[in-house]
Amino acid sequence: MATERKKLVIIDGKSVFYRGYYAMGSLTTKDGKPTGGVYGFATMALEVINRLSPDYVAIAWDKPKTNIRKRRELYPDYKIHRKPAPPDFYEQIPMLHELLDSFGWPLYELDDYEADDIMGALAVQAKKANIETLLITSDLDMLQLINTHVHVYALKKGLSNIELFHPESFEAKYGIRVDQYLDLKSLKGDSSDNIPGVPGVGEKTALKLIEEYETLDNVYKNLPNINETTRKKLAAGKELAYLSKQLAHIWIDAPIKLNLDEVDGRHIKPDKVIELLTKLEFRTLANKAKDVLDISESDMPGMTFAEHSGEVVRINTSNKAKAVLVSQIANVDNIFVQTRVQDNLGKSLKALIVNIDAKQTYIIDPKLLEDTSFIASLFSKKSQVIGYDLKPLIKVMINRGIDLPPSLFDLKIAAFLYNSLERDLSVSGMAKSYLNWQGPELDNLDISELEALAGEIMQVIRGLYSYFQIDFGKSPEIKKIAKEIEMPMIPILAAMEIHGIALDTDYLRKLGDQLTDKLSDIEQEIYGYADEEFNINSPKQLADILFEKLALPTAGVKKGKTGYSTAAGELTKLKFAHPIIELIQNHREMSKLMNTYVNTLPDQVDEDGRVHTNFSLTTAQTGRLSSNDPNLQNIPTKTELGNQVRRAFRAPGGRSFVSADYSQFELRIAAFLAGDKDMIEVFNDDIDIHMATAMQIYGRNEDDITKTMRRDAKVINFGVLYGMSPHGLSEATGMTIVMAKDYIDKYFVVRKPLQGYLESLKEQARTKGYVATYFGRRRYTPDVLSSNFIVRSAAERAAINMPIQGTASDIMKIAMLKVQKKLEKFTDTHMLLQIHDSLIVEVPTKDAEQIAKLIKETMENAVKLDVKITVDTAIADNWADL
DNA sequence: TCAATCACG
DNA sequence: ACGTACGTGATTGAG
Repeated sequence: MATERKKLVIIDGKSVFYRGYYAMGSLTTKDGKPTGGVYGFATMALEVINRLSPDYVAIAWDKPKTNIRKRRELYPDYKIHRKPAPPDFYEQIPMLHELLDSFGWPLYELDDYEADDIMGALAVQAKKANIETLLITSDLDMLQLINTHVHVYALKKGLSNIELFHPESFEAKYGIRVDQYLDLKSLKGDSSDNIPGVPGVGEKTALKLIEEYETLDNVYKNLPNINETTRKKLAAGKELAYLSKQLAHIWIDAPIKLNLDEVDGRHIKPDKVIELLTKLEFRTLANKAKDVLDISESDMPGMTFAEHSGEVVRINTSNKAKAVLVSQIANVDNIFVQTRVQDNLGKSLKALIVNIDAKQTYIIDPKLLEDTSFIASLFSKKSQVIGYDLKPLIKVMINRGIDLPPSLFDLKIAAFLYNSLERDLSVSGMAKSYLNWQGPELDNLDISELEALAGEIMQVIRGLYSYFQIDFGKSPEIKKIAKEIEMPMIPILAAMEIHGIALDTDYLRKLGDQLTDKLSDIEQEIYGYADEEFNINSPKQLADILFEKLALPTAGVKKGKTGYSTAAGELTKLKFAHPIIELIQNHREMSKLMNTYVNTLPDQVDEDGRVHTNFSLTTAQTGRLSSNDPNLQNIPTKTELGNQVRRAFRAPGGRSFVSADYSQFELRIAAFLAGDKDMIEVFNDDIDIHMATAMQIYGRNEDDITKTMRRDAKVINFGVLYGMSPHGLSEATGMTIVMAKDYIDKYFVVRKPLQGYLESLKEQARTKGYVATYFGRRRYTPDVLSSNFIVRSAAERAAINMPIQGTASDIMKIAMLKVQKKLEKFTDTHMLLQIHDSLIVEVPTKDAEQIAKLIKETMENAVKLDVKITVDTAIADNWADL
């Protein structure tokens, strides 16, 4: 029985997009976003699914400029008449990317190869795999690729006017065979691509020649038989004819591999498609999509699944399956797991589900979970461990002294790295959006539910893993970050969390008592001025007292949704008006510190006398860590009272803290990323950057720079990393807005390269739809195209800041990995905290000096940059004295 | 659950 | 003209 051949559709992305762009002309959304090109593409995409039902789909894309380089080397005038696309064309590209993402269709582009070449290369490979290929393009050049396995859908005018070419229809139309098409073109040329052909020979003559002599070579062999006028033209244009053949010839050797998993049409996310089409205000298309995609949805075996078909086996202390699992697991590359642990400290393993092949899933019996040597036997080999949120399992392994797996792959972290905007990182959420999962809820299950769904969960875990293997392929850099930075951070963070930091609770309680007294004194004073008792902590009540009862001036005070603001900055503006203001500010500071730290930290101490925070790799959009329960990344430092809180964090007897801080980290990175030679030189020469900036802005010597001038320079140095506005600068410095504007202008005169770099980030956010760190970590930036000024501006500032903050964060993580390696040689030495640009390590006091030096060295050289990186270290037995 | 506030880098 | 610095987490009051 002959099986039907699988179908691969390759779309010439830019050509289809252009078609839509010109056909739909001025189509925009309500708020003026141009959408014509996306509309055209979406229409085509739905047509493709509806009419062709492809098994595989790929998009080939012309990379601008670089791709014609090689052909230009042959012929400098190649495609010289091509005009650059208009700006509202590029504006639509991020939307197209989003659309492709929802269809799950990968986009292929290569330096030095045009879309035809990519399509040619893929089509040839598909043919070898006995797959039928349909090329969709408006470029008739592509006709030369036609053969028994490759057909072309040529787009003519408009969007729905499509002509199918296969060998027979081609011959019927042109009267020559497809393999003669290229030779025909070599003779007649092509004005649109500026392919010369033979001067004086046009369509008619060329066709006659090819009909008669079959091939270009044969035409030239038979020159003597050809009439004189044509013969002369041919003889003169021989070189051009063969050059034309080279130019028009589609290369099939582009370095690109047809990966059937990657182009699998079943990656489509119908919900997302419909959502996006609706968002783009394509109402009719969205409705059409509902019809079209509904049908194909039920047609997606393997991806749409709700029930597990494999076998689930329970492993207990004595059964045979136990021995089978242990012997088999030693020889696999990947171990898939799902776990449940007692608490954040990783003290007890409550459930473990293991899977090493698609057919069979193992539930480990609770009694066996206590058997450390058994657990160790599961993970003792060279296998990668794959699961969702692996840190708790790693903590258990550390606590029980089990050797850690050589590599980890955490699906939650992968999903976040893949697209940090995806806010639903739950197992079910990911399964729904990436696998069309329609089964039961898989998160927050109790242990019996978890075991009941073991098979389904493992199927999802395996599915997600292969999904991310495929999609990471789209950006090798992201894959590298996952493998070399994020996943290796898991055990480091696990160890930091387990170790915790010692807290002197007695000291804190005494501090709390003192503060309570002071606080009630201040309260009474405030009530005196207000002539009544009220809740000072309620902004609403406070605003009533200040602006109604005491009738303080409201001019210049910000208003929120609920009335006048009582934020610290606003209160400062009122300081002159009433003595109550200063009291309220003192009260605020004290009660904040009391409630957030002094009173709560002692409750968060574990039996071991230490606080164990959690570090998250999947929270901060820039790639920073975040800390919670409790947050140990925002322990006070700025005021004396804050310092007293820090004093509560102590190194136990005989031990010390070593701190190591990157100095001016983000500014140095900004200088490096921008390639700003002036700035880099300042850092490389160990000059005070704020002083240098002030001197440059004012054009004065160091002696003539006042304290205020340096302070203002410092404000702008930092502010610029966030896209600070004149208003922001005036708020922070007390300048008028006009002065602030002038000051920023002057700053950018001095820092031209930095300004250019920041501008280029905004540009990239608009054209590519994302910005990235030096290492390639991405943040998608859809809102930079918003028509809402506020939303758009905020997105631009975020786009400016992310590569800088994110690169700093990447480097810090790399440094931590290296520091950890070095520290392994010392006993009882542990990283405790990371606070973005700072690291706190607990060490035996006798080793402190040596370790401090080692850490400094390691952090400064973690990554080789053109700008000097400096780390300051300190040693103390409590956090305040660091 | 949200908004306001404020602690940190 | 728009509002007005990036990234977090915890607490509180109020609906």
